[in-house]
Order: sequence, then structure tokens, then C-alpha cells
Amino acid sequence: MKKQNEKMKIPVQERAVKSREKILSSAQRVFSQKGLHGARIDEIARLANINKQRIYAYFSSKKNLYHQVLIAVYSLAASNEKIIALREEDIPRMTFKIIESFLDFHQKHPEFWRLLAWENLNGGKSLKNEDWKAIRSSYVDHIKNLFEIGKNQGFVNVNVDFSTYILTIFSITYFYFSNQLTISHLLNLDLESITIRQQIAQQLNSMFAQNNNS
Amino acid sequence: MKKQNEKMKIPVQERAVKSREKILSSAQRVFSQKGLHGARIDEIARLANINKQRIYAYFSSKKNLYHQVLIAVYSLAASNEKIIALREEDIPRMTFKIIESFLDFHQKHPEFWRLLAWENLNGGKSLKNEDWKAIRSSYVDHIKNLFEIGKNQGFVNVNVDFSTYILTIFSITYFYFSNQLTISHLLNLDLESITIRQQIAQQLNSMFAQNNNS
DNA sequence: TTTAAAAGCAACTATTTATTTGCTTTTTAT
DNA sequence: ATAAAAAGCAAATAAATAGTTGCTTTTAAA
Repeated sequence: MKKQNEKMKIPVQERAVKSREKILSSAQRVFSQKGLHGARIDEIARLANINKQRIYAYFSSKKNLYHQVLIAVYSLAASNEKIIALREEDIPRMTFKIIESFLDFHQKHPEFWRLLAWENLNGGKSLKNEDWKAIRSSYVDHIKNLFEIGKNQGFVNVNVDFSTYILTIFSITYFYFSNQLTISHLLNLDLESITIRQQIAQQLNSMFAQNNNS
Repeated sequence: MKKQNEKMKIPVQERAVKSREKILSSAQRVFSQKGLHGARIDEIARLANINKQRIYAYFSSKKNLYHQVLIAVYSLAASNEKIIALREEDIPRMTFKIIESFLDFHQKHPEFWRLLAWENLNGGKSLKNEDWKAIRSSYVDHIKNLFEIGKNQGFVNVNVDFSTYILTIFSITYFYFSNQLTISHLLNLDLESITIRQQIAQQLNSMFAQNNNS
């Protein structure tokens, strides 16, 4: 992880903080749209309405700017997850609720799954273990708890492990957006229709629920 | 779709056909590794052990070479699908078999899911409808048939539509590889272990099977 | 054995793009 | 009002890279 580079200016005035934020949010859009290699510094500068050297003043290099963007976006996802309240009484509908909220998040934040996709294609070497440690949320653990309680209470299909469960949910909600462009051709399936999202959430909920009900 | 460019040389001798194939397979590796923009023509030439201009002689441009690679790889996937024989008596285990064979295919052909991923990120504009028409296999239709038969025979969970079914299978098998690098951090899940693949296939099979058995 | 296809070689063009430098202007805090 | 911080402006550097050109050598086929 790049640490505070000697050349990196630390903004002290309010105005400078704003500039830095403008850069970061523009970079977010451009990097998520074009990837690390496809993104252009000039485009980020233009979009942020600032001068190119401000970028180098505050972030010192394209790679480091990208690194900061990753941390910001992943952290956003981690913190957002905490917002979706899930209680014990939600267990029978938890799959439905989780899928809906994940789809909603991906829809609102394409930067997230896009940056994740670029990152995986590029070998995932931009973030180190220590970065991940700072990002990771406890939300998955919370879901796991409810899942296990649900098994004991008879609301959750006992044939399924939590790892299969969470992998399925992440896979579908991610794939739904990440592969929307090619999937329609490959599967003859139109994911744009509004009802299909509800269908998916509903049917997966029913599958993960106990064997003897709908 | 780029058609036979006037500048494109048509190989007549055996030797030339071989050269063209060497270029195509090297391009496949490099494009799938680095993407359209990250790939370097010089690297493709070096890997193919041929001279740079051979590429321009046979493919006329980087974009067109990429286009040819896409068609070749996607067609490979479509033709491979036909190999996995699935009969009516396989219905109770069909989910298991399909997942295993998809995972196996993705493992053997990372070019496929990687190129799919690049393509989706870049807006999926490299292939036109006519390209897809030539590529698409009838395998999905075949699976759909078995799925519906399974419902009638009581082997398949009637709460689930085929679109949810096929989407789930594609999602998981794709995501398993495409996001392996980040998923371990995000979900605290190690996908490298050998048993987990069998588990996933087994548990999804049980879920998609009728309500009243394992 | 001759001829045309195939392929190598090497230098060149033209463009793009990250990053730097020097200088001027604007804004903010004291 | 004045100094320091912040930001603009414009030109330059330096490297990478798609695509070209002209020429020579190798190979296969008749």
C-alpha cells in the first residue's frame, strides 16, 4: 500500500478538501467506466473541473489515485450493508430481503461491481490484506448468525450450508448486473423487465426456506 | 461486423493457415489476460513466434483480431455445451451434472469467462446480433425441456421458474471463477478447496429438486 | 528450377498519454 | 493588506504503441 507520499500535499483549507473530493468522485466514475488502463487523467480532470496538476498534487500518481478510489468504493459497500436492518423475525423472508437490497445497491452503485470486476480481471493486486482488513464489514457474520438460527427454528433449508447460501446470493445479484449485456444473448433472457427481479428474490427465498412450505 | 477487409490476405498454403492459427491462439491468450486495451500487438506477435506484419496481413487491425477471437472463443463454449449429454433419466441429478460441467469448462477455459467479463465492462459492443445468432447453441433449450419434464414428473421444485434456475447456475459457476480473487476477502470464503465445488453442486441440486427429498 | 506465396527484419510515422516545470492569478486567513 | 495556500494555464518531456514501408530471405508447388 502506498503510504503518504512525500510529494503528496495534505489539504488544509476547506477549498482544497473540496477539490480533493471532486477529484476522487470524478476518478470513481471514470475508473469504474474505463478501468485503470482505459481511464485518462485528462478526462478525470475535465470531469472534476480542476486542473490536471491538482491530481498529482493530491494523489501523486494515477495508480495511487486508483488505489484510493478502490478503498473509498469498497468501504462504501461495507458501510451500506450495515444499514439494511435484519432481525430475527425477518428470518423467513431474509433471503428475499437480502437479494432485494443487494440488487438495489448494485443498481445504485455500478461503480462497486464494475471496479470489483476490473480488479479481478487485473489480478486483484491493487489491494493488500491490510486494506481489506480495514474494509471488511461484519454484515456477513450477522447474516450467518440469522441463517443458523433459522436452521434451528426450522425456517431454513437444512440441506444447505451457509457458504453455499451466501455465495449464491452474491453470485446472482452481481451477475445480474455485471453480465446483463451478454446474458440476454447467451440465455435468451431479458433481465430488464421489472418483475423478474421480484421473481428471482421470491423464488430463491422459497428454495432456501424449509423443505415443507412455499 | 467487420467483413472480409480488402486488405485482408486469405491464406492459401498450409503454412499460412498455421500462421493464422498461431496468431489467433496467441491473441486469445493475451486478450483474455489483458483485455482489448491492455493487450499489446507486439506481445501477441512474440508469443506466436511470428512477425508483427503477419497480424496485419491476416487481420488488418487490432480491433478486428479481437473480434475474431471473441467469435472463436464463444463458439467453442457453444459447441462444448453440446458434448455434455443429458438424458431424461439424469433429471434428478441434472443440476449437479450441469454445475460440475460448467465449473469444469470455466476451469479449462478461463479465456471464456474472462473475455465475457471484459466485453461486459466495455459495453458489449464488439459483437452484433448476427454474430450472436451464429454462436448461440441450442443447449439451453435442451436443459429447459428436461427441466419442464422434471416438473411434471415431480423431480423438480415447482416453485422455481426455468429463468431463475438457469440464471442461478450460470451466476454461480461464473462468479466462482470471475470473482475468486476478491470473494475470499469479501466473504471470508476459500474457494480453492476441492470439496467446496462438490458441495455447491450437491446442495443446489437438492434445492432445485422437489420439496420432499434430499 | 523457377516463381509466387509466405515470412522475416528493421527502421519509421504518428499519436496518445502520464508526468513535470515554470509562471501567473485567485482565494483565504491573520 | 499581505503572505501563504490553492488553483489555473500552457508548454515540454518522455515513453509507449498501433500501424506502415521497403527490402530480403525462405519455402512450397508446378
